[in-house]
Amino acid sequence: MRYSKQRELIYGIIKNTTSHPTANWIYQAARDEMPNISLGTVYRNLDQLALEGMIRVITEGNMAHYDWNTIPHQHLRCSVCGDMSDIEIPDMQLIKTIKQTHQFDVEKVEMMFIGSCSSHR
Amino acid sequence: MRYSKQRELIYGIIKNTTSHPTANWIYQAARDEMPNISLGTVYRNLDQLALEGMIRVITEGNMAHYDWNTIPHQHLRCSVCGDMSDIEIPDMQLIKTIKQTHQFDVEKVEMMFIGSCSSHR
DNA sequence: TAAGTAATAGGAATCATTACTATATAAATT
DNA sequence: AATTTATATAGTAATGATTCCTATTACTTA
Repeated sequence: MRYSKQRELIYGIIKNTTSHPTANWIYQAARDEMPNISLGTVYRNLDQLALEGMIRVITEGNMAHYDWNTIPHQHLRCSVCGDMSDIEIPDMQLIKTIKQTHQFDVEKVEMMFIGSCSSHR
Repeated sequence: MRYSKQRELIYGIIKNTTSHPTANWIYQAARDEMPNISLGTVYRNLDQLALEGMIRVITEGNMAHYDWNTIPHQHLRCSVCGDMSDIEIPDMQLIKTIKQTHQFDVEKVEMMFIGSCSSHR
C-alpha cells in the first residue's frame, strides 16, 4: 500500500475522534482540508485501512461506522441520540465455550448493547 | 393491524425456516405462492411484524435478516458459507454490570460471533 | 528524469430499502 | 347484503449507502 496524502488525512480524521464516524462524516471532515477529495476515495481507503487491520469496521445498524481502536472491545449505542461508546468485555470465557459446544472457531466478536445513555433518562 | 393474506404468507415463510432469511429471500419464496406479491409489501409487513414483536430483525452485516425466534438469543455467522445459527448466551450478569459501570440502561443486546463453522475446517 | 504502477477525482452504476399512488380488500356499520 | 371507512396492496419511482469505471495524477524505483 503506497503512501497517499488522502489516506493520511482520512486516517488522521479517524484517529482524532471517539465518535465512531460514518463514511459520510469522514468525507465531510476530509473536504474541510482537501475540498476535491472524492467519496469513492474515502470508501476505498477505509476498505484498505480495514484490510490492513489499521481500523475496525462496525456493521451493526443501517450503515457502517469506523473505529480507530483495533484492540478488542465492544459498543454501547444510545437509541435516543445514536451516540456510540466503547465498552470492555472482561471475560471472554464465552468464546471457549462456543468453540466447544458449537464446533465453531470464533475469529471476531461483534456486540452492540442498545439502550439509553445517562443523558436520556 | 388488520388481516392480510400476504402477511400471513410472509409470516409463515419466516416461521418455517431456521435460515435467518433476508427480505429478498422471503420475497422470492413468497412469489412461489403468490406471483404478484410486491417487494414493498414484503418490507412493509416485515416492519409491521417486527413492530408488533412477532419477529426479530438482525442488522449486523450488510443487509437485514429476519428471525421468527423472539426469545432472547444470539448468533453465530460462518465467514465462509454465510450460514447463520442460533446460540444461547447463558449468563447475562454482563447487562447488570453495564448498567452500573456505564450508567447505561440496556434494552437490547445484539451479539454476532463470526468465524468458521464445522463444515469449513 | 523517465518509466511503471498504484491512487485519485468525478461520475455512473448497483443494491437494499423506502416512498408514492391509484386500486383492492378487510372490517365495521347500516 | 349493501354501503362506508380505512388499511393493505401492486407497481413503480425515489433515496441513500456503497461500489465500479476510466482517464488522469502522483508516488516510487531505477
